[in-house]
Amino acid sequence: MDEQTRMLASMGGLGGLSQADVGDPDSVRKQQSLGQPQQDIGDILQQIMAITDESLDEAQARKHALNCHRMKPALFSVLCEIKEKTVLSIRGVQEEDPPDPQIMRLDNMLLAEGVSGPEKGGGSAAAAAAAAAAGGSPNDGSIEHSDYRAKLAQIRQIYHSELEKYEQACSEFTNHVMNLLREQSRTRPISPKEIERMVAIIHRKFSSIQMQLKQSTCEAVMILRSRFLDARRKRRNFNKQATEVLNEYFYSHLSNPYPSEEAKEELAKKCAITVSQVSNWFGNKRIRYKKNIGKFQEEANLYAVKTAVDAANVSAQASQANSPATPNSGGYPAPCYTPDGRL
DNA sequence: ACTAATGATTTAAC
DNA sequence: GTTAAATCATTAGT
Repeated sequence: MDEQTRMLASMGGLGGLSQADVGDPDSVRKQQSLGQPQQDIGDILQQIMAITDESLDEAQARKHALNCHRMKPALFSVLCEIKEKTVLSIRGVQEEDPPDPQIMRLDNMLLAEGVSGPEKGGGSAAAAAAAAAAGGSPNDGSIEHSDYRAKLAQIRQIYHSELEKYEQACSEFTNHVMNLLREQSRTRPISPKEIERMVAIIHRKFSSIQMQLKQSTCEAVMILRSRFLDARRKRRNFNKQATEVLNEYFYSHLSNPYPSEEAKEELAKKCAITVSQVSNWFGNKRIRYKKNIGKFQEEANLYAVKTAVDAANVSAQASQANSPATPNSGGYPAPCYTPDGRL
C-alpha cells in the first residue's frame, strides 16, 4: 500500500494530479471536467486505491480488468520510469559486485586442499592402496595418510552436499521471488530491470551464506591437517640401523658434530630419512649430549668401539683379502675415548 | 599409569 | 639460511 501511495504521488507530479487530489473525495468529479485520458487515469487510480478493501475474488477480477485496460502498458512504463528515477537512483548506484577477495581466498584454499575442484576420489583410493601394497616398511605412514584422505573426503562430501543444498535453495527462492514479482508487476510498477536487481541482491545474500560454509569447511580442513599432518603427532622412531648410522657419525665427529650438507644427504640416504630429519636428529643429539655428557658416556664408548672394529675389519679385509681367517669381532681393547667437550 | 626416550616444532640469536 | 634451547607429542619400557 505504501508503494502504491508513493507511486500515485509520483504520478501526480507528471499527470497534473497532486496527492491532495487523490485523497480528495471530489477529485473524481474534478477530473470529469478534464479530458478523456485524465478521466481514465483517475478511474484507474480510484480502482487501485479501492482494491485492498475488496474480497479476493473481486480484487482478482478487478486486477484482470485493470490489466486489460488499454492504458495499462503506458501507465506501467511511466510508473516504472518514475520509480526508477526516484527510488532506485538513491541507492541503486553502488551495484556491480566486485569479486570478493575473501571468498576468492577461501576458494583458493579449498581448491588447494582438494575439497573443491575436480573429483579425484578413485585416484586417491588407488594411490593409497598402491602405497600400502608397495610399502615395505610397516611404519611408512600410508595408513595415516589414507585415514587423512578418508576424513578429507568426508569433509569434501559434506561440503558439496551443503553447497548443493544452498544452490538449490537459492535458485528455488530466486524463482519464487521472480514469479512473485512478475505476478505483482501486473499491478505494481516493477520493471524487468528491477527484478534483475532483486535477483542480484538475493544472490549476494546467498553467497554470503556460501562464504560461511566455505569458511567453516576451511576450518575443518585446518583442524584435520593439524591433527594428521603435524609430524609430531605421527612420530615414529627411526629404525635401529638408521640410529646406528647416525650415532656412528656423531661419535666419530664428536669434536665437530656438524655434518655438511653433502654429509647430511649421504646420511639421509643411508638411513632412508630426509635431510631435515638428519638435521633434526643432530640438533637434538648435540643439545642432549651437551646437557648430560655423563649419560651418553656409555653410548659414546660403544660407538667408539664399533667404529674401531669396523675400521679394523676394513683394513683387515683390504690387507688380507684372500685370507680364510674370519675377522673376529672381539678381543679389541676398548679405546679410551675422551670427549673433548668443545661444544 | 608413570616415566624416560625421542623425533619434530618453535623461538630467538647469529 | 643454520643453530641452540625450550617445548610439544608420541613411543616404549617399567
